[in-house]
Amino acid sequence: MLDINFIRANKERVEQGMLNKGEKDISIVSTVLQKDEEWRALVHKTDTLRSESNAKAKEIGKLMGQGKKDEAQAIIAETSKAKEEIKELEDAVKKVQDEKESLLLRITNVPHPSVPVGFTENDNEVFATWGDPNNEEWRKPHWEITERYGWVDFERGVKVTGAGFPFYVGPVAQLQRALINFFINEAGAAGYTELQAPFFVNEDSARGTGQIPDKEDMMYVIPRDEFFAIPTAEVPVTNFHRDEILSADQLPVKYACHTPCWRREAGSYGKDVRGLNRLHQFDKVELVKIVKPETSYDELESLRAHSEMLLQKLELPYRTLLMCTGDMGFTQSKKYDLEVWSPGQQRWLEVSSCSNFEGFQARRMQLRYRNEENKTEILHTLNGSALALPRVVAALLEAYQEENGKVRVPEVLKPFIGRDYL
RNA sequence: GGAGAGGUGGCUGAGUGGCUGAAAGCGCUCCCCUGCUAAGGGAGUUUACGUGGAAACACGUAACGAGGGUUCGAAUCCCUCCCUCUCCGCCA
Repeated sequence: MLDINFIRANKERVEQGMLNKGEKDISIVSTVLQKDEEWRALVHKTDTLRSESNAKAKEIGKLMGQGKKDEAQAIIAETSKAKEEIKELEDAVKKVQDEKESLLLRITNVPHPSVPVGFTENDNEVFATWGDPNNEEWRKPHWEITERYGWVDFERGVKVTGAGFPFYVGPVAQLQRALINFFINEAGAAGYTELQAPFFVNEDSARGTGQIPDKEDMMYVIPRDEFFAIPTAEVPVTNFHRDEILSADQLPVKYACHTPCWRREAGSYGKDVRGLNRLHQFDKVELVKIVKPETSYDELESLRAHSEMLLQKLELPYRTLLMCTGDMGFTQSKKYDLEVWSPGQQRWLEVSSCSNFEGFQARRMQLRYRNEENKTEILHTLNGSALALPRVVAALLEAYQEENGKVRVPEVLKPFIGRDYL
């Protein structure tokens, strides 16, 4: 959610931002400003009336105390009329405020000036590439490897739950556990505090990070208890400090959190969902930063660099994309995607997404800090995957396989696995 | 899941219809005093929104778990929900 005062002062910028993100209807910007005018007029009127009515109530109290019942009664007769008027105004204020707020929730975040304007994936900028793709003919896609050894059991996953919920068996289960440990350890070394979070969140949390109202169809719902299964650790971790005022010396706040992630992925099909490419449940280590506004773009760069470093240590070739305006989400102001090279499939797989939300999430969450002038100020939030597991596993199985079919263990994971081959 | 008790400011804790945005204490900030291992004195110390102002700030409104209701007036009375604690049940 944007600051209404910011929209008031930057109407054209907000509208252009929405157009650049591919929104067709920008009239809501004008409408929300109208509603805001209307709302402020109503609030002013209501406050004035309430002020008068409060003064009278006090007067009544005083007279009652002095035992002057008749005089009090006279004023009471007067006030009952004003009371109805206030009630009507309050209802009107509430109505306009709800309208204003729901419009406000539909206005996208404004892209940062450094973000390329464009509407398709072809407009994304290749920000960096690293490593030499090992593209030998004999390399097989990961699903052939896992099938040959029985390392991922999709069929039993279907039997037990449904498509997209596989079992990982033996060496691949062990590999995932090793990766999680490796990622968490690296985050710890970089100053992130490790957090274990709830896997279900309530509606307020889902709204805080922007899954509601924009993307609620992505989440699994537990209706009986009104919970959502988290689509990413971003949701519980960013909401950790919801409705709080942090002190400046706590900042920046940096958390690392490993959780499973659940996504309905309605409408996916074909090669996208083959093997480990796209699942309904997958594990991920997520990094979340809560920072002072003036530092958030530097923090985004270090976040991106951290995720890239993980792929470098795993010696997996990758590229980093700076996402164009139209390929960014509703809530982001700038976003990098990291894509690892899958030599068995001859395609890039997204394994990380590092985003700056500026104050867009923090404003919804009332997440603030006390600045140098002792005033409360909205913080900036960022998050990035470091990293998403199954696709790293997929790329790794394909990149580390040998012609005889054996799969080597990456150097940095040997301490966790204790042998040279899976 | 059943029964009971309770949710007030950074913390402890008063307050059962009006002068309470909230006593008192602790903590914190600033100032004063004092030459001695410390104490004393004074002032300040929630947040959001609105109006005015360049700003400092001033004024107004709202908030005592959340949402509704009663009343001229609610932290205080009524209803619903959420949460915490104690006992019982269940359980890793």
